[in-house]
Amino acid sequence: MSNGTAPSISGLSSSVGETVTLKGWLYNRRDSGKIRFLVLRDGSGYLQCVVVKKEVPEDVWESSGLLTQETSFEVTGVVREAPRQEGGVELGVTGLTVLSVCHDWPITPKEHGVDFLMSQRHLWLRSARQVAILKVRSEVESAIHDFYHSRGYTKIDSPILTPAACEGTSNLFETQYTEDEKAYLSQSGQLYLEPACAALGKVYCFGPTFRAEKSKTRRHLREFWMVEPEVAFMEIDGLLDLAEEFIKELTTRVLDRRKDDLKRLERDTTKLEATATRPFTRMTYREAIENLAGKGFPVKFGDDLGGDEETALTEGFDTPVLVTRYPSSIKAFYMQPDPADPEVALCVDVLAPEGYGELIGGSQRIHDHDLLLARIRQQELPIEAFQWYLDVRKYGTFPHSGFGMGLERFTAWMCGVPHLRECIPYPRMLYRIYP
RNA sequence: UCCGCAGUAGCUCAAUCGGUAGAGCAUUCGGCUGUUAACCGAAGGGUUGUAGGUUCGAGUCCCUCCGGCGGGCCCA
Repeated sequence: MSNGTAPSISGLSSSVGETVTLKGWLYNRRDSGKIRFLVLRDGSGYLQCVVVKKEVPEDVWESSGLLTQETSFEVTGVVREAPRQEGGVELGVTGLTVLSVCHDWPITPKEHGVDFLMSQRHLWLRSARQVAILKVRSEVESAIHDFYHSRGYTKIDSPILTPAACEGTSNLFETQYTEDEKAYLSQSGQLYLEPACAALGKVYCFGPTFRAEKSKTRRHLREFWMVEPEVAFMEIDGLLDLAEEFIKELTTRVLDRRKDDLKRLERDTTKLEATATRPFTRMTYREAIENLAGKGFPVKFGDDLGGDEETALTEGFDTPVLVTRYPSSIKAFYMQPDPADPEVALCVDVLAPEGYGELIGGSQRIHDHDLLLARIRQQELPIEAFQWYLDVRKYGTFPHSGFGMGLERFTAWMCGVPHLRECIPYPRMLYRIYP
């Protein structure tokens, strides 16, 4: 190739007629006596390489017979059109060198159980489905950065090691910081983002988040990646617009650039197209519990919404649903009460369609110093630990809002994958931290 | 921690009423010049998770422990 880098399968459609040399691994092989079809995998794509006995030297033919699944090899050949192939090209092989024969590859082209695949996660990553998911994930990450940078946000890296108890230590991972001081792994960057938005106006953080909860469901990981914007002077309505615009843009980007991966995942993209183009449904918590009552879910004011309720709420909608103004009693202490309805908080949960559940949770933050102090006392949180957080309200306070979105939940929804564990390279789950 | 499900060949599963543990994939060997999870033939591969019990006889019934899966709680 003219750019001086090694050629890759993904760029081959423009090289028809040229002779190229590629390196990769054998994904699959089909033999038919004097002709062999080798499927080469190089991370960028898949390429059928055709070896015909009469057309190659004896040693090339013999080498091609040694290839087992995942054997690494180098192949040279002429790129030619092959309409039936993915990518529209195949390789007429003229030379082949085995780099390392793979013995006893454990993952066959047939089905496998979850337990087995999870214990082989480092190898499972090589399968076509996992590659497609990880490409979508990476696209989403890149789209997140682009979304905020193009709007003048500054990325703030919030700390991963945090001092004592912010919202209670029961769901925090504890680690020894010094001989006589403990530290905890961060479960949210939000508290650190709030002072930063007073410095920079519009900020966001994006990093790993740790939750030591004993959740054992398809929607939970103990280590996951969360993106959190925080905006000075933004109030609840601006936050709702931001959340909607954000999800729309990420969805559009994935549909636009990861079409092939979604196809491989057999994702029905018509549902995502609605998200990209149509306005999202918005409803208050009070409206939501009425809606649920009509569907046979007796939820009374003050009850939180479980997974079944969330799924029922989004039924009939192709786009995410924004549920706002939950009772303050079931939400975090820092959420601003609604002046028009003081029992509820100015908050939002964004529920994805198709049963994917909560993508985003966010709120307008309490900006009044004394009200926040009262809430901290009411929840019996250690005031000393929150002095710096209260300082945001002490020195030139201002309304501000933000939300958090789980990268894996968003990716799972885009890919139509039922379980979060496939949406992060090395999932950390309850009772499973290998490999 | 609670509720539910299942531990049989390297992997995915089957085994009727309690009566000689089988198949596909993978591996090895053989066949096939356009295959698409290719196909056809053959071979090797088993302490049925673990400890105990019932029985003439247990993969199957009872029970101990272990690890797994799904859900609840919690949240993104």
